Amino acid sequence: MEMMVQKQRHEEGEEERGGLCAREIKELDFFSAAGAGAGRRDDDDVLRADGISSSHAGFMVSTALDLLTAVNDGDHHEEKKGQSNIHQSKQMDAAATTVEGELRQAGEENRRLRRRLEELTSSYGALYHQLVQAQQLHTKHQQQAPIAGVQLLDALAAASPASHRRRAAAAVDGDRTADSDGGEGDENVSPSLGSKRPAAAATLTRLTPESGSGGENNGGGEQAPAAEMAPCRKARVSVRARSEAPMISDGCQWRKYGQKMAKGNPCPRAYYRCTMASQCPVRKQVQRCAEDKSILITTYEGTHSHPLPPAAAAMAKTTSAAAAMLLSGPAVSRDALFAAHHHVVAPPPFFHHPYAGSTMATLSASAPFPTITLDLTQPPPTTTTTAAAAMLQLHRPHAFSSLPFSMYGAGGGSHRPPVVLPPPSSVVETMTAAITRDPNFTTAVAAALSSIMAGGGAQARTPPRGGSDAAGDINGGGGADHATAGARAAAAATQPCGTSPT
DNA sequence: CGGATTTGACCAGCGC
DNA sequence: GCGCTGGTCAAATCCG
Repeated sequence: MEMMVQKQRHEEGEEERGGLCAREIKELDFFSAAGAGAGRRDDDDVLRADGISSSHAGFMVSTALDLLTAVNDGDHHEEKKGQSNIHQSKQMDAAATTVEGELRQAGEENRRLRRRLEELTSSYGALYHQLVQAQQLHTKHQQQAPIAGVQLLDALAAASPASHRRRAAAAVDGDRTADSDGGEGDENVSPSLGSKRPAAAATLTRLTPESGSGGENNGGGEQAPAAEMAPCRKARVSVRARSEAPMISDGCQWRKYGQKMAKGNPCPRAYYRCTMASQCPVRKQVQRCAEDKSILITTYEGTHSHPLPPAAAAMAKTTSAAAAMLLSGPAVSRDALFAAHHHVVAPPPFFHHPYAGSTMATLSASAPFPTITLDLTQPPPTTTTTAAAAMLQLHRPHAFSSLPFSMYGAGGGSHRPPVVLPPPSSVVETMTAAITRDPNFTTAVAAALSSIMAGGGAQARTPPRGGSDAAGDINGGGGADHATAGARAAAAATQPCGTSPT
């Protein structure tokens, strides 16, 4: 039945190709290096991109208003030519003084923000360094006691409350728990870890989607943390973005290897694997949201085993950071709680990431795999000020209901409101602002990301031909990075699950 | 003709 | 044990 439907859709698509082929499929290209400076990112760029520019704009507005006032005053005086030139001159001097003062203030504010940014950058660097060290330490431990280490990590990956309790204990007791848990880890080994096929299991030693990419592959030479971190858990990073495009372009090359109808979603789920290297284990799934078909959900899994182009590395770093946050579990949670309770502006590394532009990051361990969702679809909270433009929301998954994580308090069973952290990152602010202002979400996100990417002008890309099929709705994606594939996929057919054709 | 996509089949885990 | 579901494989097909 479904087959028939799909076939029909396909045929419809074929018919459409003649008349509606012009229909644009806007590929959400987060990383197109449209700008000459794409990929470049220095402090100045950061300043321009992450909201300081907007602050500056704010000053400009203010100044302009005053200037206007001054000028108006001047005009007014011109109309009354009877008044003395001396008086006029005095007023203009006063206005000029005011403007000067404000400019000075703006400059000071600018410097202050720069200092703040530098502090944050340096803080991030320190945290990152610690993270790497912890990672190395962990790796060392693993090499010394591989079995226990794996069992511990497997246990950590387990979704059962029991294993999460142990995980919490591990957070408290550190290595001791690792050793002691090793013996009893079997019963709680994550099903997802233990049961997968060898191929899938092979990816377990590296994790984080795209992320890993960050680590070893980032052609830019920037070391990404998540690549080596949390070596044994299989985390996923899901990105939700509103887009009419069949898929978001993330700078990598993908080949579609399967498609399935997932339960509870009329839209098919497409499976892609990275083709930038023959042995690259990275996979991703693309599916439209059942509730809102304009939302595209892309889930990354695995770590690239090859260098990535700068654009892809950027995404990789984002997912890497997100996954790192997810996989670092209790540690981050504690920090989150601490920050939330003490109003400490000490966001997890994720927020410092150039792609920390998601308006919401949701951690979920209730899924088969620990998954973090970067939600680019949710509007920011109604705040006009800086910090709360974006949030990290740590949801308490069902699986954690009895988890004594400190971030949830010691209460155990009772739900508490999610821990919401207002990141100071003005990068986030810039992105969020762009997203909310611009009705064209795709363009807005692209623009914001572009600005974050140091002046690069990302923009929505238009595949050669429009249209997509049942599968195709999400299909084109695989080929989105390949011109031919993209064209073919786009040409496939109708859009049962995509946004309604216009 | 080569490479990418499509799609039915197959496999494994999980719940009942 | 059986059925459902998610994920992957691989032959067939398509397209430049």
